[in-house]
Amino acid sequence: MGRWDPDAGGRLQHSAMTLYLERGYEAVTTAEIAEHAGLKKRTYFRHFADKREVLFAGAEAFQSFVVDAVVHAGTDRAPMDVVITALADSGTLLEPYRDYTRARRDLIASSTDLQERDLIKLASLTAAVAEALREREVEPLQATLTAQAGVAAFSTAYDLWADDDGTSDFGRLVHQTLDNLRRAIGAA
Amino acid sequence: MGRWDPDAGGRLQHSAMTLYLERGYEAVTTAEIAEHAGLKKRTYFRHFADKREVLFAGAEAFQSFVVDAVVHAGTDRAPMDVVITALADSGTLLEPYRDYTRARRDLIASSTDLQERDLIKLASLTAAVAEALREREVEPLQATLTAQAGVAAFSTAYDLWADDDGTSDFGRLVHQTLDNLRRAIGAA
DNA sequence: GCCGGTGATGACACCCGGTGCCATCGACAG
DNA sequence: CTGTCGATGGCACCGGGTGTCATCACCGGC
Repeated sequence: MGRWDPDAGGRLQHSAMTLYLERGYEAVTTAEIAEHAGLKKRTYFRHFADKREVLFAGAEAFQSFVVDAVVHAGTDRAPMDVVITALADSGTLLEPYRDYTRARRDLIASSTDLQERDLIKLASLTAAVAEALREREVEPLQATLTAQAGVAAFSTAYDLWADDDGTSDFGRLVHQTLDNLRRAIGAA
Repeated sequence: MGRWDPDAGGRLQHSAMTLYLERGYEAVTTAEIAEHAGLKKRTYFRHFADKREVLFAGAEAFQSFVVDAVVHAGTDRAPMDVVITALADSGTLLEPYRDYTRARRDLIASSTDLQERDLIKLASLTAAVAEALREREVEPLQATLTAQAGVAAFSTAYDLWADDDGTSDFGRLVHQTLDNLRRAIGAA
């Protein structure tokens, strides 16, 4: 893992995760992460915008996946159905990394800094989904609320999925959580 | 506003808001805020945990108000009704500061750092409301989802309220937004 | 009217996250 | 062999945030 070895970004991600899990997020410095990957602090910040971002590398691709699914869904489907199906199907991106997901989730729970970053990624996803709905001619306020409800169900399902014994299907969990949300909120 | 004048915390809040609005959040340093209030940087950090927190001073009292309303609501009322009424009634704390609220909202929108802090305050409110529901013997998952839906409606109504012409009633807006959320999510 | 305690503030040094700027290195084309 | 280009390093710097100790105003007891 010397200076000119390939995949510097990937090495940094792996080093960061390793050190964060070993000693806790706050106790690790960016210089140490870089050193562990055979690089320097200055180079770390060329690959990731800040100390937290290294844990959220996949967020952009994930969001694109969901937005694409919303944009390209059949025009006859109801907004909420489109959103929840897109989010449920995103499980295909998550399933292969179930164990990693769990460790990452616990790490995030251990630091308010990381929680803040996690929340703004969810907010970004919500805004992007709402925007995609508006492109489908959904009324703006309804688009916002549908996106919020969908992402709330997704987020709660995500936690349930990360916690359980590993036999559950993510997409199914998302749909069930939306049904629970419907019960919680009362009849339309 | 010398060294030993009273209400140092309040002076810091006022100085921060003034300077942030004048020059933008990122362009102001904590040392400048302290100086403007007749204090030193070290003292600023004895009153507020970090550069952002000075804009969220009322959050704790606000959350307590909402949680109390949930805890002390009549035992015969449905969870969602309890939550949305508590949030709608919180408007009495907001109404007197409508203009300030608007300026603060725009300021937060101008900085991702501030957005992150805003989101974690909302998440904290959501968690506290969910916990209050569980004390009312609401089933845990339903408590979480009810709190999420309620706070989502509150948050969206808050934006609508800050944007409009100043004649609308906050509580009414919160209830209407929940109705819209019900329409968005579909029948129970 | 002096005296000691207490809480708020200041002074100072320090660490770390983050950035601007320029030097340097390796690979690769010609 | 050489020139170019992208990735990396070196370095100085800024600002947020903290630990530690000194200093100040105030207040109660005597």
